[in-house]
Amino acid sequence: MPELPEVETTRRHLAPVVEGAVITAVEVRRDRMARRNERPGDLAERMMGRTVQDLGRRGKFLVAPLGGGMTWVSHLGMSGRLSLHAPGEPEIPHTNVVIRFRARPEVRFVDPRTFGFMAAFTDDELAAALRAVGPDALDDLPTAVTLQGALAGRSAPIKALLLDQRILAGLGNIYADEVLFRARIAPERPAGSLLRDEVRALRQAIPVVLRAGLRHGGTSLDDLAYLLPDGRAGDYLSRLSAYGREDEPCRRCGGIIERVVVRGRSSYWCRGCQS
DNA sequence: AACGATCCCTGTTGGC
DNA sequence: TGCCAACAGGGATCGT
Repeated sequence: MPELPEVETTRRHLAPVVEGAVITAVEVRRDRMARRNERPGDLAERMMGRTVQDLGRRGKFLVAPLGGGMTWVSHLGMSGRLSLHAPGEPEIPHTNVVIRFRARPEVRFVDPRTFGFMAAFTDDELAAALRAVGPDALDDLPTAVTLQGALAGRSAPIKALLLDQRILAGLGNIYADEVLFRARIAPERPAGSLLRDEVRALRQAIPVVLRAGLRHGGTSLDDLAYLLPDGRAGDYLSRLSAYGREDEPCRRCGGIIERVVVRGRSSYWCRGCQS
């Protein structure tokens, strides 16, 4: 699934091509992908002719100012991929949006499950869209004190709050499990029950896990899920300690990794070394 | 306000 | 072997 490391890998791949590029065409093949704009046609209308000033990222959102108070925003959802192609190159199925530029490769948004989206937002709309997006888990990681404040008094399981993008933006189901494993905290622990040292360990684990994912080009689960923009699979999967390892031995204590459903999401953890 | 459940969507998987 | 229900999940939305 595209989480922060996968989105950042995508950003780094696209940035040199799209930055400074003039948009000459926006083709929305599947209206649902443009649902965050009022009308599907708004996306093309608002992007056409503008120049991409910069390709940034906040959490799992790609954010590209286009000048003139307009910003191009992309989210990969759970099966979205952005890739670069020469115009005319054959398209693969579920190519839902294509952005063309003057004298540059085109960007294709392939997303079978359509949980992702592309939008063109005015400044006000952008502010509204990002209101529910907290500080970036890598570039703007809150201090342990700030984090503890956000968790204080909360009865929800810590896993649920790690997935809450308002508190911290960028973690998804896989990296949240990996962070909890590294910090030795059980996913179902009530967030407010974490001791100061546990919050510190949690805070410390976040960049370690995210940077490891980034180094390996992200996590590719299968053919459907995330691939690098050049089509290769990221190899972080083989290095996961918890996620997807039900009934397999814990790499740290040799115990058995268990699966539990937290807030409707699979969570993997080791009872032997996480509490 | 906080929390949990439900829904969206489709390719893959597992059970019968 | 073939079919179909179940499953995967980020985020919006809704009910409690």
